[in-house]
Amino acid sequence: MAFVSKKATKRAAIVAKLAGHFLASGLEDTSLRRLADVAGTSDRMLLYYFENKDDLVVSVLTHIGDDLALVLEAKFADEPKPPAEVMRALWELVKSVALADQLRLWLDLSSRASRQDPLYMVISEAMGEAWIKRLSALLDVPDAEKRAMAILIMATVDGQMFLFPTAPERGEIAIAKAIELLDRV
Amino acid sequence: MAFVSKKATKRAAIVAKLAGHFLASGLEDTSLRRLADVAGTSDRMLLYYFENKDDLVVSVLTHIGDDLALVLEAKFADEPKPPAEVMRALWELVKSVALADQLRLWLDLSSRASRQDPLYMVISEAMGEAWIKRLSALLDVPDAEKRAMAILIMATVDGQMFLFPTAPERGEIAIAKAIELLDRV
DNA sequence: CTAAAAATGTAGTTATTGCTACAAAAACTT
DNA sequence: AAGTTTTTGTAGCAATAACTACATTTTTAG
Repeated sequence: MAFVSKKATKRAAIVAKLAGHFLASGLEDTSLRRLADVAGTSDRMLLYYFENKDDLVVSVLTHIGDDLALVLEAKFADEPKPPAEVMRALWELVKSVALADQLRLWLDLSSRASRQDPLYMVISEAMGEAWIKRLSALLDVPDAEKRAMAILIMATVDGQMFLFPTAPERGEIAIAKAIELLDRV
Repeated sequence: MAFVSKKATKRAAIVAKLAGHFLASGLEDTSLRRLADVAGTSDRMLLYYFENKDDLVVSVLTHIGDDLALVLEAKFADEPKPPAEVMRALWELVKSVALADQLRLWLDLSSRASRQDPLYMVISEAMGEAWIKRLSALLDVPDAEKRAMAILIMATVDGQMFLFPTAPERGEIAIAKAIELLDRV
């Protein structure tokens, strides 16, 4: 126990407890008092374990990001597949509750990042690149085209959240069309 | 002058002045005092001309939406074109400053709407449907496929903002790929 | 066991928020 | 001109925000 300070342990515990709340509520309704409530502690304590609110938020968000990586790893760890297949799989995932929450949160991040908030620029950039890399690796296309194809698939799928934030599955017909187009290649 | 009350005129003037600020700053940095400053009046006056803040915000946002319609009308009013062409044109538009601002704002709306905020659900829903209708009309494809294709094109293009909120043009390769795919049809 | 250090509670500060009470000025009506 | 209505300024309220001062308890170390 010489290398894992008690403080670090407590931090981790708090972060884990808050992750769910951030996924459910996004970046609003995240006052220190509210978060303290969710984590079963006090605002005073949150600021004892974390430098300030930004520190706390970043910790929770990166934790969520890492978690996502694991989920994808488990779901996707296969040999490369053709684009149409990958899109189909991603669309299924995005419609699942777990990933829908992730996407909603990412939407929040993008919105903040687009306003040049440096904190969220870094986080959303990292999240985006992680996804692109992951999807690229899954695509059975020439190396030179992997990145473009990955972005294309993600934009199309995630874009449904942009267009239909309250019921992304309304974009079903568009995704079907996209898969059909990809299938012809 | 019997039908246009002074109050209505003043409201319109305020809304027009605030539109630019909303486009530039989104839905944050919009305290009544800040907005009053931008509009060259006082918070007291804003609440005199508008019922409450929501009323003011909705007014400004719908004004912006209507404005957008005009811009598109002017830029797009042509005969139907094949999907690849439409996507190319839309991508060009989205990269222009005017429309980039609009999209950024829409991203904010989507983010709020995805959290079930009824105010923003209504607005973003309306904006989305307006766009879909507009694009549908421009597409030279069978009627039954218009909507799906319009959504597909928009999601792909707007999705770049989602994935690369700080520099959407990073998605250039993906759009090129999409156009290439559409061209083969 | 005692002293230092870590952990936590209580209570506040300062700033900002949307909104309001009240009164004075300006404009309009007759 | 007198009275009514519309418009505007001044000042403030009550709620919430992040964060802090200070005291106290709990844990750890020697």
